[in-house]
This record gives sequence, C-alpha cells and structure tokens, in this order.
Amino acid sequence: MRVDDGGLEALLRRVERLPRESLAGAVRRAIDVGRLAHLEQLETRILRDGTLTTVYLGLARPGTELDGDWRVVGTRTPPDERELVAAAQARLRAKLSYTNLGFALAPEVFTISELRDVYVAALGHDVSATNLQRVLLRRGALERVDGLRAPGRTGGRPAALFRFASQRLEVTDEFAALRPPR
Amino acid sequence: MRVDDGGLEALLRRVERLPRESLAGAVRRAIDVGRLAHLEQLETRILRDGTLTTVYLGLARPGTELDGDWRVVGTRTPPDERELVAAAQARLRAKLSYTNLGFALAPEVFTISELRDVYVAALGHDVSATNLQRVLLRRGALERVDGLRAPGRTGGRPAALFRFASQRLEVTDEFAALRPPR
DNA sequence: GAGGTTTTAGACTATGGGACGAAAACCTAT
DNA sequence: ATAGGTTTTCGTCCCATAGTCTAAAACCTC
Repeated sequence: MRVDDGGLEALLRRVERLPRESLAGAVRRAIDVGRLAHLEQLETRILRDGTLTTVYLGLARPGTELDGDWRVVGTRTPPDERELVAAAQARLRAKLSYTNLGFALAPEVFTISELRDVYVAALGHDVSATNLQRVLLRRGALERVDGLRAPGRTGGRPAALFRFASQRLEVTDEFAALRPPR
Repeated sequence: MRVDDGGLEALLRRVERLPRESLAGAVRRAIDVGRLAHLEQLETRILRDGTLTTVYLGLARPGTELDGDWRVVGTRTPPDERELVAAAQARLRAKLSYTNLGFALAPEVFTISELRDVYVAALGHDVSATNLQRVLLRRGALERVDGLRAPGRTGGRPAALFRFASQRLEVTDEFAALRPPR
C-alpha cells in the first residue's frame, strides 16, 4: 500500500512459492523488496480457488516506482481478496497510532503538514498537525532536519523539515497498561 | 498456553492438514476447540524440517482437561519451536495490556487477587491489584458477581467475586493516539 | 479483645494527548 | 510600504488514564 493523491492506494500481487523455497525467499525473488519501506506477514488462509495463501503487507513511500505486475484494488477485485485488503488496512491504521510506522508511508524528509496529509490519507480521518508533531516528537520518532521548506504560491510561514529517526518498525511501549510497579 | 502453578505453561501440538481442508478445519478436527477459551492464528513459516507450518495460539483456563497428545515446552524442545513459542508469549503479553484477553487465562469467576496472580504469571512481573481492578473495571471488561469468597486459613476480608463481561477478544480503543478531532 | 492478614476504597500525582488561541513568518494586492 | 490573508509554530489549558500510597473494612487466630 501507499499514499497517493491524498488517498491510500492498495496494490495486489500474487507470488508462487517454488519447491524448497522459504516464504520470505519467494517474496524477495518476485518483488524488489528494496523499494518497499516496510514488509510484514499477515494472515494465512485458503482462498476460494483453493490455494494456500500467506498474505504479506508491503508499504511504499510516495513516488516509488513499482513495476507493472501489480493490480490496483478496486471494485472489480474479488471479494475474498478485498477482505484481505480490508484487514490489512485495519492493521495498518491501528499500528500507525502506537508505532513509528509512518516512516514507511511518508517521504524521507517532510514538513509536519505533509506528514499530516499522509496520516489523514492513511487513517481516513482528520488529524491535528500540532498534536501529531507533539506526539511523535515526544516519542522520539521524529527529528529535525536542517533547512526550511519555502512557502508555496499562497504564502505562509516556511515550514521546518523533519524525518523519522528510525526506518524500522518500533513499538511505543507507553500505551501498555499494567506496567510493573517500581 | 495456560497459567498453571503460578507460571505460564506452554503446550505444543502438531496437526497435519488433509487435502482440501481449511486451516481452521484442521485445527477443529484435531483439537477439542471448545475447551480452549481463545484461539488465534500467528505466524506461518517453514520449519527446519521443511514443513510449511501455520502456528496457532490457544489459551486454556486453569484446570482445563487436555488430552495427552500435547508436548510440554521445555529445555528439550527444538530451537525453532521454542522460537515460535517465545514469539507467541510476547504477543500474549502485549495483548493482555490493551485487550480483555485475561478472560481466556482466568477462571470464569475469580477474586481480584486471583486475577492478579494470573496476570503476574502471564506477564512475568508484579502487578498492582488495585490498578488491575480499576483499569479493567473502567474499561468495562470486568463485572461483579453476587457473593463473596470466604477467606482462607490465614484470615482476611472476604473478597468480592468478578467475571469478564465478554468471553471474546475485545480491543481497548483508548490506547490509540491520534484520534479524530471532534 | 488484641494483633495479624487480606481486601477495598479513596486521595494524590504523573503523564499522554486533545482543544484552542496567539504569535511568527511568509505571500499578494493595493 | 502597508494591510490583509495563509501557513506554520509555540504555548497554555484541560481531561482521561493509570501508578502510588494510605487508611479503613472485614475477616482470622490466639
């Protein structure tokens, strides 16, 4: 999945596993994994056509070039595949709030407003830019980058630039209740 | 897994899937699923012996009778299987803090102290009984049951009885940051 | 009845995060 | 250049969740 044109776009691709090949190996063989900012395994089930299928979720940054074997998920996608995509979306949305997973959907360097747009597209609802900044900064997920982004045609204060401190999935432990007493 | 003798005990079992059988169907055929209070799918991978394996995590209440085909995980368990068990434990511990998953490890009716013991065994660290009660009550996960438990040999105030309001997995949505603004 | 034990309830505090508004820094138009 | 509009940024206030602590309640045994 990736954020594109202000929305969350889902792309599907089927990979056959060769004999004696690992699951991750099959994915790496068929897909240029280096272009994906994040990859994780989801559910395994038997689709309606009888194939034993393990679903992976990959996230790509905006503007990433992907080769042409991907099918964009739309109204013509079969129901069982759309079900899987919906589950993947739900998982992505949940993780966005308690992990740094935004790094995989955002450009490498961005302003808070641009990051906000990414979260709005992925979450499907409005997000406060100031809260987003404070939450992610407090967690140490974001860090400043030197320089400012010049304002656009309509004017406005130049925006500071940020990037994610880590490019790997990290879970915020602060949302966990029932911590051990001191 | 289940809580037993103040510790978290892990039991393993292997199930072969028959041709044209669903994954969940294979599990139901081989295991008396009704005795498990919770069952969820975990990771799929290829074990060292080359078998494509989908791991399920089942939780049983204390005192549940299980038939004899289970292998207790211990020091003689192969490393790749122990790895899976460790991942399952980590997942269980994380979910205990933001879901009502305790229902699957605790007896149907219990005192707060007994519930505390279950959480201590599962989480591996101390838990404050008063916090546990307040957190789960506020979430609506617990509800009172009529009656009191008589104190034991050493005396003490009789304890109120509780049960989980739901016997199905429910996720607390309050831990989610970046909620939509009103 | 005194002393010990367990449970329960309440007050206090710390922290994460939502809501809001003002100031800063830029643009365009007059 | 000066006024007005825009976007970004910062700070303050407030609320909800949850950790800490203490005292009271209700039982036991001696």
